[in-house]
Amino acid sequence: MKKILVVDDEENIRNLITLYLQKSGFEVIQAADGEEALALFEKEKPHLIVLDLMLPYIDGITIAKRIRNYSNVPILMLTARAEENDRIKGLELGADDYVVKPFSPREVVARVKSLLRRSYPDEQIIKVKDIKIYPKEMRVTKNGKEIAFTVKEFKLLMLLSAHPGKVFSREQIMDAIYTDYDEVVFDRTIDAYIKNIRKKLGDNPKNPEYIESVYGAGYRFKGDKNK
Amino acid sequence: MKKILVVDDEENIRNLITLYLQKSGFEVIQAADGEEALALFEKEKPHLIVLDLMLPYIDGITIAKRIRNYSNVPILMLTARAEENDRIKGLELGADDYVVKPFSPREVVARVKSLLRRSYPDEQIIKVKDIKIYPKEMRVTKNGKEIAFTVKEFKLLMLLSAHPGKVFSREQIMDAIYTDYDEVVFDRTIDAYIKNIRKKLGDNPKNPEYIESVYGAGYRFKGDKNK
DNA sequence: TTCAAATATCACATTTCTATCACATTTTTT
DNA sequence: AAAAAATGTGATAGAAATGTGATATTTGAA
Repeated sequence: MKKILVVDDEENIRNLITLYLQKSGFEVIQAADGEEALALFEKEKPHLIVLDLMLPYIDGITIAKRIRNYSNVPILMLTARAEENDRIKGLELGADDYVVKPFSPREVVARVKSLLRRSYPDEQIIKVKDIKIYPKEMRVTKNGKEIAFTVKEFKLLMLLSAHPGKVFSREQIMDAIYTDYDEVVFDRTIDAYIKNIRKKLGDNPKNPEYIESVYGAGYRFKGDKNK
Repeated sequence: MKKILVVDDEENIRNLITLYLQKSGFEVIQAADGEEALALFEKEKPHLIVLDLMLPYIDGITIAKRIRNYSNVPILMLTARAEENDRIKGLELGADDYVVKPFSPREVVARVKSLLRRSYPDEQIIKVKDIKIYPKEMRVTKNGKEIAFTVKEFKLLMLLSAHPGKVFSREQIMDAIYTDYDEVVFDRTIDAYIKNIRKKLGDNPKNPEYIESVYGAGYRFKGDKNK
């Protein structure tokens, strides 16, 4: 089942939301402030975050931005007044939503469900150009035609395609692909995987349609976050 | 690159962790006991501390608390058993994390990276005049049109543009661009990079729009810090 | 165990970048 | 104004990074 991180400094509100979410079958973890939230997020990797924007020490918007630096997890923001919307809009409000106080726990649960549905469609299919990636089924199609990928190739493709535009170093890629801590792999192995993936996608390194090489830095899935 | 202080009285463990961290591109300094750690911390100002809690003379928790008196540097604690967690919780575990022994060096490296990511969030997009710099994507656009930069050029442009108005000496620039320490580079190499960057940005040294030369001092990105 | 698929490495070709030089030009100093 | 010092810049050798087919090694299923 989906795991949800609830961040609110008021214990009563936190518990209330937690209770209702649990009743709906979610696994819930809690954080009382921003630092704790960031720590728990990294450790537990929840599927969604319910985030109060009024927090002590570090405010909620800042937390949201920091998380956005390395994750696209959907965030449901709890905001005190409508005026805050301007600041919320400063965020890339793609995968997010917000609820204005005072709210009923039921409303929060409803929004959570809606957000989850939106963010994790039965399979969170990644579509780029003419290829589609089906995470749950570990399948990739190009123009509707299936292409067979191995586990490692698939993970690598997932990583890059989920963050178009972002440059990943070989080391970052290794960290993401190899779950085992002690596994030490030669740098260039990544290149070999890239080669295989490109071959399967029919991509040409000289003029890539999907995966670009960034000399001296790593690889990057083609695409622009700033458009 | 990030500097990490490793504190452990056992030389073998210290060296093992150091080795793995260095392999991941970190600069590492070592301390064998608490006194040394505190001294080195003040002197070297590391970005993160890997701290064994079992230390001779002064124990690790005490060290951590002392450091917390005047710094929020993230600390990764190495703890012997789970029971110690109670004492760790006595600390404000905000920006910190811990690993329970026995641990693999890889796990330590992974935690270090995670902590650093949390503690030093990615730089924001830099916008100056008609150019935008995207650190994560290693991309530069001018009027929305992408311009290809090499790693060195990119780093140099990042450095200058992040501090408009500030003059950087060639030496300062070299320190920022070259991670490897024994790399000694000829002064004038910087000039050559400046030349390349200017060319790509369409900048004219005689009447620069972006990078000014400061005779006898270095280079400066045009602009004012106070606005 | 055996075998095939997946994974990891290697070696060599190719591409791209780096660092430097030499000479021109500009700025400062004398 | 001449000399000295600093900067601008095109060219380039060599270093470094990447592309890739072939090969070794591991894994997992039968």
